[in-house]
Amino acid sequence: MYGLVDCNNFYASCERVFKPDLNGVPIVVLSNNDGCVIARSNEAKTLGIPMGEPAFKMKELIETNQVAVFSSNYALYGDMSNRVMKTLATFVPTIEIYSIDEAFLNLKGFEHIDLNVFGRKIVRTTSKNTGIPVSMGIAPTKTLAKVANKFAKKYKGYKGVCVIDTEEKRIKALQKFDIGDVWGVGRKHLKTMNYNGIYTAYDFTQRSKSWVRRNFTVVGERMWNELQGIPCIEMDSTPSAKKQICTSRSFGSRLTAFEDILEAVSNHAASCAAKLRRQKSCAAGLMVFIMTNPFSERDAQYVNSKHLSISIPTNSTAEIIQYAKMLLQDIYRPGFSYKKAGVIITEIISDSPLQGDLFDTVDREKHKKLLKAIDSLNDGLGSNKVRIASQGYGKKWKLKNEKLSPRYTTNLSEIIEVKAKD
DNA sequence: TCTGGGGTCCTAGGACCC
DNA sequence: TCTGGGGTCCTAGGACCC
Repeated sequence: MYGLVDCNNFYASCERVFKPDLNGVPIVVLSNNDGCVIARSNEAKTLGIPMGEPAFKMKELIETNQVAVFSSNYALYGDMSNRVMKTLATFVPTIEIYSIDEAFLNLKGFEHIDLNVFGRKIVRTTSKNTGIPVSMGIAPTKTLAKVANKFAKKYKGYKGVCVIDTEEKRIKALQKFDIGDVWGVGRKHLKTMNYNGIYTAYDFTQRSKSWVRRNFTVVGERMWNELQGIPCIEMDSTPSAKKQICTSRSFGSRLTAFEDILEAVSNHAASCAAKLRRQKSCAAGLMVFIMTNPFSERDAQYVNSKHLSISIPTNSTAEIIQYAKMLLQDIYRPGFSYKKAGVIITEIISDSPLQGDLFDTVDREKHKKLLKAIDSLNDGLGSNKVRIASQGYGKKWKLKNEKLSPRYTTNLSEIIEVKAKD
């Protein structure tokens, strides 16, 4: 059996932990740049605020309903996530951290105990230890555990835990479950399903395997099996190194000058390099892209990207910035009002052993020491305290985040400030 | 005025090999 | 008139996830 524990309204709940006066108050959390809604408390959902709604379209709704609005605070959410995961890990030998607010628990060997009771203990303890409310679904496959989790969240009677452990419960659950809510069914597949008369997860399981394979490839076939109770998706408890690393941001305001965009791209490149070093990898290829605002109807549109292969793979901030700059020079066109830029590391290899080059002119050992020093300084002082000159001061491209809460759990000065207020 | 960011997996088709 | 068979690797694009 598998368990899926999912935090309820995670980002909104994180904000609420440190502001208990917001209990019962609708909360929304906005995306980077205070763009659109990415998390809502139950109260905000009841108000009918949709996921992904642009903030500027909700101004009135927010004011009339006294909605508490937050900019996203990933330092806080990341730390709260760690606390939740650590608590979960005390209950079972293996967990798979699936996302910032979700984890699968391997319940193999727990079949002889009452899983409902066990699940409730996990839910209760996690909420008590972290302040974050969670729900749990338990079933013979991961996909069914996801289904069960949604039931646990939706109906209060379950007390946070729903178990699918008999054929009868499985069929009943699938009959009441929209096919579009199944893990692995997106917008496009939903359309095809509906077109073929499939509306519930149960309808889907009644189709033949070959029909599913033909229309939805192996991905659909796996899903079909999983819904029947045949596990196809195993636990993956050891996070593997990333195959692709990307840093991209919309600018706080529109940019036109090459120098301003270069500053943003340099910072994105530096961030990619730091991520590479953290996972002990090097880049063998990178890509830079820039784009104008696709929502604007009056501005001329321009989107471009360019890729480059690196002959001697590197994770040096200075080198990666140099490459990124070359690419940006290639794709930048004056006269456009740019909205967003990004750097993507596309070919990632391990940093040791590294294939050298006879004609290499860089003293890599010396470079390595420098990077190590920079990383340790920045770890202690905050990211980007020590940086390459081309990263600049970030005045123009920096994000908008006007409603940012303090980093209650990770920033010492803010912790002291909060304590003093208390 | 104003619309996020970061990933994975799969398939088809082209280029190439013997 | 008629022109093989079997394979790999790479890339772009599409679908999905949170």
